Amino acid sequence: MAYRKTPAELRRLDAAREHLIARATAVVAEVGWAQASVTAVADSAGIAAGSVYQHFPSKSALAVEVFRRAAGHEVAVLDEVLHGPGDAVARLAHGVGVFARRALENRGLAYALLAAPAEPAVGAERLDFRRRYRALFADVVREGVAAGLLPAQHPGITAAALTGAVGEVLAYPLGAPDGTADDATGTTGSTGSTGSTDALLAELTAAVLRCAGADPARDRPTGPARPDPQEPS
Amino acid sequence: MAYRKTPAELRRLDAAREHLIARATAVVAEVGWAQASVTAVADSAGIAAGSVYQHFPSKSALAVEVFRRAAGHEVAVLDEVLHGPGDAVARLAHGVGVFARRALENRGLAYALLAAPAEPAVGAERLDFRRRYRALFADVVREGVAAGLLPAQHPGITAAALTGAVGEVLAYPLGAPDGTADDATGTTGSTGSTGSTDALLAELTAAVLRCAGADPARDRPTGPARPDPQEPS
DNA sequence: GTCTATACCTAGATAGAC
DNA sequence: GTCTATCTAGGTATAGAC
Repeated sequence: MAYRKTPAELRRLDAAREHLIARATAVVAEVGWAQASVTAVADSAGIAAGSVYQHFPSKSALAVEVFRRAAGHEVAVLDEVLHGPGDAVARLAHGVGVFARRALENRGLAYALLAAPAEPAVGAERLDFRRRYRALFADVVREGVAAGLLPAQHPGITAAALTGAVGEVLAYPLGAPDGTADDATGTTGSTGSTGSTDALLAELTAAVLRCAGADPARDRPTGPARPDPQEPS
Repeated sequence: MAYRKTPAELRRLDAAREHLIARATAVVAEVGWAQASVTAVADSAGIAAGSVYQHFPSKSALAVEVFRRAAGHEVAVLDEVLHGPGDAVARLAHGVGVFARRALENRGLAYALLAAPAEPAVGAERLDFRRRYRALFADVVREGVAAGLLPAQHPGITAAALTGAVGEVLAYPLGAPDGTADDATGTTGSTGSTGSTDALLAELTAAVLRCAGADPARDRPTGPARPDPQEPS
C-alpha cells in the first residue's frame, strides 16, 4: 500500500465528490433544502447514503458546500459586471439585469439561494453572501457618488436596500412553482425569456436606479422610453 | 357535567392560552425559532411540555399563532400610518420610520419575524405577511403616482422593492446580538433611541423615497438638510 | 471504497395517574 | 386540566461485510 494516493485515485475521488455536489445542487434546486435529505441526495448521485460521509463529514458541510459553489458563482458574475466597463450607473443597471435574468433562468436554485427556509448553517452562509452583494453594490454606489452621477448617500445602506429590493422582487416569481405568477411579477413559460420577464426586469432595474438616486432623465439602453407599466390586479 | 363550559371556565382557558402565546413570543424573541422547543416554551410559561397540547394541536400551530399575532400587529400599525393623514410621500416616509423604529426597539422579535431561519410553516406565513406589506406599500405608491408626486411605475414591483429594502437594511442591525454593529448600521445601546439609530433611519427613509421616485427637492421633516453621511469602513 | 443494515439521538407527541 | 413518564418517527451517522 502506498503512503500517498496515486494521481489517478485522487482524480477519481475528486470526480466522485464533484459529482455528489452537482447532484446535491440539482436536488436542492428541485425540491428545496428541507426535502434534500442525505438519502435523497445519495440516491440522486447513485451512491449509498453512507457513502456520502466518505466525502463530507456531515450533511451540513455538504449543504454549505452546495450553497457556496452556487452563490459564489453568482457573486463572481455580478462582480465582473459591476466592475466592468462603463459608468457606475450603467454597470449597476446591467448588473441587476444580469443577476435577475440568471435567477429567472434557474428558479429552483435561485430560490434556494435567496429565500428558501434552510438549516442554520446555510442561513449563516446566506447572510455572509448577502454581505458580499452589499459590498459589491456599495462599491458601485460609492463610485457613482464620487463621479457626481448619484446624490450624496450612505453607500452601505443603499447597497443593503438594493440587495433587499432585488431579492424581494425576485422572490415571488421564483417562489411560484411554475407560471402561476401574474402579470409582470413572473413569467408564464419555463425558458425565462418571455415578454413579462422583460417587463419585470425593466421595472426592477428602474426601481433600483431610482433607489440609488440615478438621474431618470438619462437614457437607459432598456427599451424605448418607458413601456407604460400595467398593474396586476 | 355541563354541555357547555361556563363563562368562567372559558375565560380561564383563554387566559392560559394567551399566557402561553405571550411566553412563546418572548422565548422566540430571545432565542429564536430554532431554540424555541416545546420544552423551553412550556418551561417559560410555567407548565409542562405536554400541557402545550391542550391549547395547540402541534408545535407548528403555536409557532404560526405567535408569528401571526406579532406580525399582524406590525401590519396594523403600518396600515394605520400609511392610510393616515398627509400626502402619499409623507405617509410613506413616516410609515417606514415608524416600522423601523419599532423593529429596532424590539430587535429579537423583529429579527424573528423578518429574517431568522424558521420551520416551513412559519416561512410560509412570513411570505404571506410580506405580501401584505407589499399591498400596503403598493397602495401608497399608486396613490402617489396618481397625485403626481411619484413618476409612472409598477406599484406592485416598487412595493416589493421597498419591502425588501426595509427588511434588508434592518436585518443586520437586528441580527447583531447587541451593539456589535458599526456606524449607522446599528445602535450602540439597548433602548434603540441613540444617535446612530437616527442616522440609520434617516438614510433608510431617504433610500426608500428615492426608490419610489419622490422628488428629493421637497423638504422632509427628518432633520436639518442632509447630515453628511459617513461611511463605515 | 462502497454498500447494507442498524444504532442513536433529538424533539414532538401521547397515555394515564392525580 | 395538568403533570410525569413514555413512545415514536425521522433522519443523521456508523460499523462491519464484501
